[in-house]
Amino acid sequence: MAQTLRIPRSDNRLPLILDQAARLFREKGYAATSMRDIAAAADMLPGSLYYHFAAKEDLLVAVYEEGVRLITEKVRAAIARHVEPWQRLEAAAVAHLEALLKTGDYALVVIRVLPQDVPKAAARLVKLRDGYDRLFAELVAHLPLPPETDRQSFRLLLLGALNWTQHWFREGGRSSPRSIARNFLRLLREAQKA
Amino acid sequence: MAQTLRIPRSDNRLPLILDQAARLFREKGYAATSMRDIAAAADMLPGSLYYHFAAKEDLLVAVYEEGVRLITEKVRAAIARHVEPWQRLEAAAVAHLEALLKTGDYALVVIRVLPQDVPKAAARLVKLRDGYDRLFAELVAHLPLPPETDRQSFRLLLLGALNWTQHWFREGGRSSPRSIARNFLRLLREAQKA
DNA sequence: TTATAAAGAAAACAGTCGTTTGTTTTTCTA
DNA sequence: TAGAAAAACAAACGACTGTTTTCTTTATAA
Repeated sequence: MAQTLRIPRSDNRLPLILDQAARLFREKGYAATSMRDIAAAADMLPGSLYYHFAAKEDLLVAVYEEGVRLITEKVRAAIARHVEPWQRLEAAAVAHLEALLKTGDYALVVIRVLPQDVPKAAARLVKLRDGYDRLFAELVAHLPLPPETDRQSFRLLLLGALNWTQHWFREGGRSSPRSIARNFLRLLREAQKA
Repeated sequence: MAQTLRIPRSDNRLPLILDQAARLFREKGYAATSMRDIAAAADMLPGSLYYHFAAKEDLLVAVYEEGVRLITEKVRAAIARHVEPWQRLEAAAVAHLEALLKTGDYALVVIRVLPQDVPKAAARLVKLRDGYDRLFAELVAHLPLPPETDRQSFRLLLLGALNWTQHWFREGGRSSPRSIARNFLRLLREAQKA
């Protein structure tokens, strides 16, 4: 019965490993996080991690994939609720920022850890990012903007500002991820009304 | 003659050490760059670095200080040439981006290496950054904006977008740092005319 | 209840890390 | 040109790195 093989156990600690890896990669970055750090956080021995992942970089890729999946899911769900292009973009911006700043660690790893930080997995990480980028490019493409507007600059301006919030946003501060995203979009939208 | 003490030699290799450290910190980040990497790049033995710096973190701080000094200098010189607030801000944005993307490694280290990456020196790094941030805050404060505009959001939006360019800008591509900065400012300025 | 495979423990591997210590070379000054 | 200080060499320190190997426990399907 070949189908009985590879059936995971219910007390599998893989989810815990991923959670702790995500937290540590987000807090300290890729290079500064050791396999021993992750193992200790998951209450395991370092070598045991290698039952689940062949190498440190594969563990990061797994976290990265989950992060991209999470952001994409939230953003898709948010834009599906609107039809007007500006409202769709605003919904996407809010969802993007809430995914980064509220959802937890997985999403933040995606914008904190750079592909160049993990040379052996750089290609895989870039591919994952690009898929997500196309989502925003499409939203911007549908905006009713003056014909001379540079839509690529528009997209890079917005996404850059959103992603940079990770460096100054403080939980419990005056402004929420939602209000930040809305403020940014208002500043950009006013300019295009003339 | 106490004044004859502490006179540096003319063939001092300290500048070379700093140059190579800046390059490596920019390329690989703080944690992934070893003292041996830096020593090898400067054609020295690892231990020799400790004649100039007591610890790895002090070497980073030295690079960081030079980076902040460089950006501040360029931006100050650029805004001094204008009096109109929007022109001053545009000049600052262009100078900021050119310092990051053209000047070389020192400036990029300042926005690539996060204070949290160097726990023991985090406080010093934050202090250096804050001094620079005030410069932009002042420029934004003098803009003739509608009274309801959130100037803090405006500043964070612009600076975030500018700093994020490090992740997608490619030397020799179609757009220059100057044109990128101008595009961003145009997108922001149009919105405030209504 | 028992065979089986999944999951992890235990211990070690070779290599690298930041750093220290003692010594030597090099440059400048008196 | 002799002495002193600056700068770098040479070699090692203990701790930590990612990873491998062997062995043991444990849940689950038959």
